[in-house]
Amino acid sequence: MKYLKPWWSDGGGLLHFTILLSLAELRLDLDLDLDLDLYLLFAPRTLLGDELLLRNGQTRHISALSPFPASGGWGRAELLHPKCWERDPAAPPEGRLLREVRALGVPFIPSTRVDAWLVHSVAAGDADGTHALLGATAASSAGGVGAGVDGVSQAAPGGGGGPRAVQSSPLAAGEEEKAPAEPTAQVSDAGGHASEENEVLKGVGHSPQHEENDQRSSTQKEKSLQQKNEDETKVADKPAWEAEKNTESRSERYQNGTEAFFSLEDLFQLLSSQPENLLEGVSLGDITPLPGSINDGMNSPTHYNVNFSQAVSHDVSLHEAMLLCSDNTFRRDPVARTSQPQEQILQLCSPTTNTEQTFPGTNLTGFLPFIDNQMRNLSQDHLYDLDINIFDEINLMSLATEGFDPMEVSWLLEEPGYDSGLSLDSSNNSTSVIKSNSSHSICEGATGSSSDLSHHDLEGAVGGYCPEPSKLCHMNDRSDCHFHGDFAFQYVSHNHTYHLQPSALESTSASFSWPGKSQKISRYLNDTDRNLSRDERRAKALHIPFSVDEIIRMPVDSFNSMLSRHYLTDLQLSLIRDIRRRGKNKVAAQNCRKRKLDVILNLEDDVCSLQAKKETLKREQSQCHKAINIMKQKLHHLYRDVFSRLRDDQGRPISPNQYALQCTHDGSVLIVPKELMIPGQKKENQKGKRKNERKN
DNA sequence: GGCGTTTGTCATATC
DNA sequence: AGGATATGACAAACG
Repeated sequence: MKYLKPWWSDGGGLLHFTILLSLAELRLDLDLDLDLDLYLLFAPRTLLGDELLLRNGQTRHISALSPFPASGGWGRAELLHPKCWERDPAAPPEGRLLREVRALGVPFIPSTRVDAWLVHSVAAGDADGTHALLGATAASSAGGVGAGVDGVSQAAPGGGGGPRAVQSSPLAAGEEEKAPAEPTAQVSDAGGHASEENEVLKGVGHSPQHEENDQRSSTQKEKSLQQKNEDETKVADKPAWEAEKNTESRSERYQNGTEAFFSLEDLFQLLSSQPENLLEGVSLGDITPLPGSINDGMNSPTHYNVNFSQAVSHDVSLHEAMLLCSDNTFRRDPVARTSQPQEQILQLCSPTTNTEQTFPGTNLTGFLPFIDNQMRNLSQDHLYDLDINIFDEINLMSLATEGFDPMEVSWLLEEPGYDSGLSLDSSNNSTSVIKSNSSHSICEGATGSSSDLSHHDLEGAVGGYCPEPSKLCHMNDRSDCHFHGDFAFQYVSHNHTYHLQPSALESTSASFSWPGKSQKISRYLNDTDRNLSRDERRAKALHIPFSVDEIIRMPVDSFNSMLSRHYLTDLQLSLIRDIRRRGKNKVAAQNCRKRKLDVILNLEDDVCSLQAKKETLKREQSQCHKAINIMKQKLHHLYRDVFSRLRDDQGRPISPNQYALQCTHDGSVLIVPKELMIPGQKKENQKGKRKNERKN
């Protein structure tokens, strides 16, 4: 996240960032709300106070914008919203948004972003605006984008009939190295210029023959573009502010006509020039998916330096990615979801024959093979960067959907003692949730049709609750398991929260081959899983996007805000709360026992000390008694001595039996006859007398 | 296999 | 009143 994190710190941003990082995550499916959030994140500040009409008929008041400095400068989100504006009867046909964007002189955005966005667009491609937008994007890709920026920029201002950007695009010359392709797919062109259409089709269609030409020409261009790509790559690695500077400078260069590469502005030019043509009448079905027929300008790594490895190697938390994507997945309208063309999924799931490394293509729908190729070309070393938890999840879910023995599959969730749902009465909840969220549920995936499964897989795979690519493999083409591995590359280099031991990687990697059933089962009993606590395994199984430690140790406020910030299913929420409750209670129990032990130890210490004190006091008492006795003895002797020296008036000795010594208050001593003594004094004298006698 | 200890968990009390 | 924490009780794991 070196590059984007400062700006993409919120959920929507991270989602898109996830997209950026995961060009291969075709399953990403942006939600309008997220789109809107993203739009708001980067919206021009001049839009403050405006009302944005959403596809669901609701309106969103733009009351606050992101502090993002380059307001309007990253108009990727704006790309999505012309559709919204277009539907706003109160909005100008062209949409103020576009005008705003143009007025701001939209700077370039890194190609990776555009690519990612396009990838998203294709993957999303719902029956509504996104789909239409996809068409627009495809048209852009085919003509303006695929042909080059210059052509786009020239065509846009004129605003003719049809994608003029495509028509006049010199880009074709600049980018034809990858563009040449069979016109197998056509974008509706209101202009209807045949020659221009051919130009367009060059960008749209793609054939193996042309791919060879593409490769040859692209290799020539690659060198010249390499430097530019490196620059762009550096941009992606630089801090945000530096990247922004870089971007702006590129924008200037572009405006000066010294740079000929695709930018967001190209798309905008196309969109603004012929929004009706671009946004309407073009559906996914209109564009024949051709292997490698992705728009050159958009996804070709040689042209726009969309280094796939780098694109997915940002240090982004997989949890974030999963979670955010999950958010998106669950926010989507199930109806729209189910209405998505299944062709996309089939394209995704079908084996790709194009293995060339240049990933040529001009059709957006061709990005699938592109990604497939990219993934295939990734070094096997990347396997060791894969998050094995993902594969564990994949395998688990795959097993679950394959109809394996529930005892083998569900041990994670139903292992003895797993009462997460029980304690909070979430077990039923979970089930209901799963059933209700049919679009994303694993359960439904297990019972639904293969196409549905594919669909769901495609959409939900990114989310924390999504089925896994392996399921795609099993459901649609079991023999095409290489796709499983390829797809798994989406997680390459994602910084996963769950850190696993190298030994686990081996077992995970081994899961690619899907060995025998017994091995699968034993896989779940590997050391890695054994080392995980139950809650950790459960969290992993449910794609909880937080670590157990986080869940437990996070302060209450942070925990609640975290839950509110992320869209989680009831099952996930229940598990998270259970994990937190158990974790807290576990710690509390430990502390309690520690305290109890401390109390016991303290009590033992107290007993010991008290016993010692008692002995000491006893000794002291004994010593005191001895001292007292000695004093009494001495007093007695003194008494006797005093009396022995006393004489009466006739000189006769005074008998102590008849007289006693009595001290007065003034300190004088009197010899008092015992008969005259106060009763109390008399008794005391008698007692002392007896004691002395006894001792004597 | 019995026994004691440790630990996790739940139910309940307490704060 | 409701949530967090503390604690008794129980069971499982382990030596």
